[in-house]
Amino acid sequence: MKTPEELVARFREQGYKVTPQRQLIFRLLDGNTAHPTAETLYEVAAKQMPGISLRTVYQTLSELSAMGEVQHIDLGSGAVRFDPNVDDHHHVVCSTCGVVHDVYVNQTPLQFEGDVEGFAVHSTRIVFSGECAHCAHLSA
Amino acid sequence: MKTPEELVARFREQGYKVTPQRQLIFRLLDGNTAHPTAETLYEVAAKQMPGISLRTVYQTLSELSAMGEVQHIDLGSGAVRFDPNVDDHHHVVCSTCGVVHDVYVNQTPLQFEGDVEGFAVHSTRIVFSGECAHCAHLSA
DNA sequence: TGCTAATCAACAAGTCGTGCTAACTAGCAA
DNA sequence: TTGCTAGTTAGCACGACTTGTTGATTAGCA
Ligand SMILES: [Mn+2]
Ligand SMILES: [Mn+2]
Ligand SMILES: [Zn+2]
Ligand SMILES: [Zn+2]
Repeated sequence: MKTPEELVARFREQGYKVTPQRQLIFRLLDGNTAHPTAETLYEVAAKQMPGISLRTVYQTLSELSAMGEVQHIDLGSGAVRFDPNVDDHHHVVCSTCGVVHDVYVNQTPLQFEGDVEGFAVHSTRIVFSGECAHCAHLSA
Repeated sequence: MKTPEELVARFREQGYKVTPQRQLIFRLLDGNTAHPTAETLYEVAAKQMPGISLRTVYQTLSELSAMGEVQHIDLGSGAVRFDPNVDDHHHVVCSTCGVVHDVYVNQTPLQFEGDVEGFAVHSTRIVFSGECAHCAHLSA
């Protein structure tokens, strides 16, 4: 994702108004590695800006997604998570606490076999599931 | 997944009754590589057994899932898909028509880098997205 | 300053899946 | 064959997540 300042410029270029709500969401996403849901982002936003609506958070996230500034990650466990990291990367998920971390995989274009003659792969998503160090400590 | 005959025995052992509805679902899943949703499975089932309820299809799929006879795959695009193939395998998905095929990946335990000290990986899911041969033909 | 986009509250709706009830059916064990 | 009980069904509701709508108010920006 671009910096909040760059996003402000980008939004103005596109004819979108630069509102305090949008700017707040830019800042909350900047460098955010928590892979938040719209709901959790809204909760954090509401502390700094009581009155902001969940609807607006969803709306702004959709705009950022359409601009390619955030990606949305569906781990199949409830709400979609948003990720300002749009590098080519993958994720590890703790089955116990749900924490999500970025991982970078070497040999990304893997070889595979199957009944997939002529299939053109455009993207690859890998999710590693397991137990994070923190949860391993607690259960030990 | 076990054969329908084996599932009949398995269900009886577990004290589950072997109903025509359950047997039909066993047969429809046997060798099924379509990765159907509960809804699509229901539609096929209803042709052979008008009156079967979607509720029962969901119920039986849950039972099979709990027994480890089918896995459910959430591709993040609508309903969960059910897979009688419980081998360690992955999937390719056509972004255009939504078809899902099995793929087998060598070097399954990939190396990765990231802020994941002490993370114990239990499973890895890979989804390749792109365009299938059929859709490539149509768009050419 | 004024046009218009954006926001808000409030409510609805759509999708996917599950829960519940009440009545009926039927599997299976004795 | 009988009888207990699990299973099925229709019908309705609900919960989570997300988007749509409407109508009033606010405020960005040319
Ligand atoms: Mn990420
Ligand atoms: Mn499969
Ligand atoms: Zn954890
Ligand atoms: Zn296709």
